[in-house]
Amino acid sequence: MWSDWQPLASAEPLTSVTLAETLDGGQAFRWHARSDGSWIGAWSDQVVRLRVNSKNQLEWSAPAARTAAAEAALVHYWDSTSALALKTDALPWRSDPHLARALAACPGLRILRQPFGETLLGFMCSAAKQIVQIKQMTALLAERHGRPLLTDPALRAHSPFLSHQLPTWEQLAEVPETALRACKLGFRARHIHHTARFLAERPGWLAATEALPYSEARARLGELPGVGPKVADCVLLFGAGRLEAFPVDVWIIAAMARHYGLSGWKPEQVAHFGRVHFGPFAGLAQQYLFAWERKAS
DNA sequence: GCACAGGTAGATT
DNA sequence: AATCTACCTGTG
Repeated sequence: MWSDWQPLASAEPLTSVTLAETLDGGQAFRWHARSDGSWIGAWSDQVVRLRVNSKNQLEWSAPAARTAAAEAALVHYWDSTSALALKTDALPWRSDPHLARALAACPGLRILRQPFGETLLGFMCSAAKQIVQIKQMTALLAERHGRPLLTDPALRAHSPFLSHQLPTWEQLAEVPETALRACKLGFRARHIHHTARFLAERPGWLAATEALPYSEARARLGELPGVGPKVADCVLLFGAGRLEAFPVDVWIIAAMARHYGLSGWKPEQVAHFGRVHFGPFAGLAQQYLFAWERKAS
């Protein structure tokens, strides 16, 4: 059974559009829309349902047996206590009309605080893939190589995608590359396999990397096979709360060319421009610009 | 049938 | 150092 719906303490108001963009806009890959307008998703060993009520409050519900733990985990995951609105307000929207427009289109958009290792796995799957397909890959990885998550059949009926947790890197190190390929990973299977072996030989490497200053952490993530500048920035932004990271993908390249006159700029040049122009919360700006650009096309 | 996708690595200028 | 390609595979 699920716990009753209740508002999340200290969460800022938002619309259902913003909720959808936050959960399914490319920063997380384990959220699924339900026909009643709510969302169900998982991270670590948590499963939670979310929805927006008529007063624009975020409401949550979790499996009844573990409600207290779920609430604490959700407060962290949602980054409820960090007053994201203040950071959004600190972006240079007053002097940047396009940014102002992107902010207005999706008020309350958040950067989630996902587990570092899971974020790394998700974005290693993301190379040249669309969100739907990345969700499919992570669902298969979880189902075949992760620990059981929703064991109660009545709960499991709510989402066929969340029967298991994502595998840990420790678990992935024991999975043959062929088995990874069977999860529709394609050429990404080789990278993930080698990264898992790399991490298995270096206990504590991932946690130590997460704790480093931004630029050092970014460089160190780049040592992993299959991790370049874009994936490293996504992992730091969405999996380590480093809001100064400014991931540059094809959408952001297009957005920055169109609205900031950066036609012909290389990804690393655009990333540098973004960090300088948008400041310490550049990654938050990136998420708004990304949402705008995807909607516009 | 075939181009293309929310990148990266390795080869080739 | 900058630029081009192959890499898997589902989708249109």
